[in-house]
Amino acid sequence: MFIHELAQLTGVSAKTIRYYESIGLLPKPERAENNYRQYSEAIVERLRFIVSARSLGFNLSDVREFLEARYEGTLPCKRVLDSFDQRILEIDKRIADLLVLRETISRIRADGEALPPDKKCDEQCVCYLIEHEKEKI
Amino acid sequence: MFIHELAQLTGVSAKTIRYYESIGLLPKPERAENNYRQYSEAIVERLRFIVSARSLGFNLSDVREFLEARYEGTLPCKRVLDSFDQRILEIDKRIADLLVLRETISRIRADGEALPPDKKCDEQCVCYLIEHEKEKI
DNA sequence: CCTTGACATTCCAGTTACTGGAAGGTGTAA
DNA sequence: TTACACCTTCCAGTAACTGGAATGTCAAGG
Repeated sequence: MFIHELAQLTGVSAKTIRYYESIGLLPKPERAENNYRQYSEAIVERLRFIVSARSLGFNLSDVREFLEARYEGTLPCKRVLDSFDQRILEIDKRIADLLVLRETISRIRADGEALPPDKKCDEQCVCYLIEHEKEKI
Repeated sequence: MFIHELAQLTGVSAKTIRYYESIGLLPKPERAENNYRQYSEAIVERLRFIVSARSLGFNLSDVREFLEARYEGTLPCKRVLDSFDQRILEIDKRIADLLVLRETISRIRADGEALPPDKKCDEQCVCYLIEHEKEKI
């Protein structure tokens, strides 16, 4: 199959497929006589795995490790499970940070809302609230 | 004051200060006879504003706009408030996505935990769970 | 036969917000 | 004098692509 078809099957752009090949995440495929890339069905599975792992928030370096575990059998799944634990911790941290951020922004926004709407930037301005944010925490 | 002192006062590295100058977020400072950058007190406020806005999750392009509003008085604070609304929407979206992600990873992790610990990658493996994730949703 | 359009190829550059490092200059203290 | 901590500029790298240029290939339509 052509790169275009592989792209459609997996939802990954042809550009990105070439990029994955260039960094060694995908093997160099056979070439047709006209030098077009020719993919076998097997690559679909590998690429879908990459897509899924990416959608779970793993970066390409993690994905690379998973692929090695998977196709070379060099790493046990335990390693993958550990990555999951790591990811969950990161996610919890990220969510906590975002909630704090949301709270802060909401508060500044509310404070700013209360100001005269056509105010230019001085001590009574939203910009001031942003800058002196730190002192309130 | 020297770049080093400005860095300490604001918590921004000298490298980053030069970077901000290079992209026009900070004005080119005076130079001492030895060509060292010489900053006045005024720059501290501007740089702190940048730090605060960055810590609220705004990117440098947003910050640039805020700075224009602030120092050139060309944009009313309303614009800034609108950015805040936008940010809150983004944050809510991001949190929702992260919660879904957390749920998914937890589930796969639990499923994977139940597998024999020394399993290599085949249909009974975590990698399989990752790949067939999509089908379960 | 020619052209148009949609594919394909490679390679270079840009994105964001810095960071690291090289190669060299300056200032102070022992 | 020499060590050390500053400073300078410039180049390159990060992550994960994406855009675009210049060029090649193939099938269909006029």
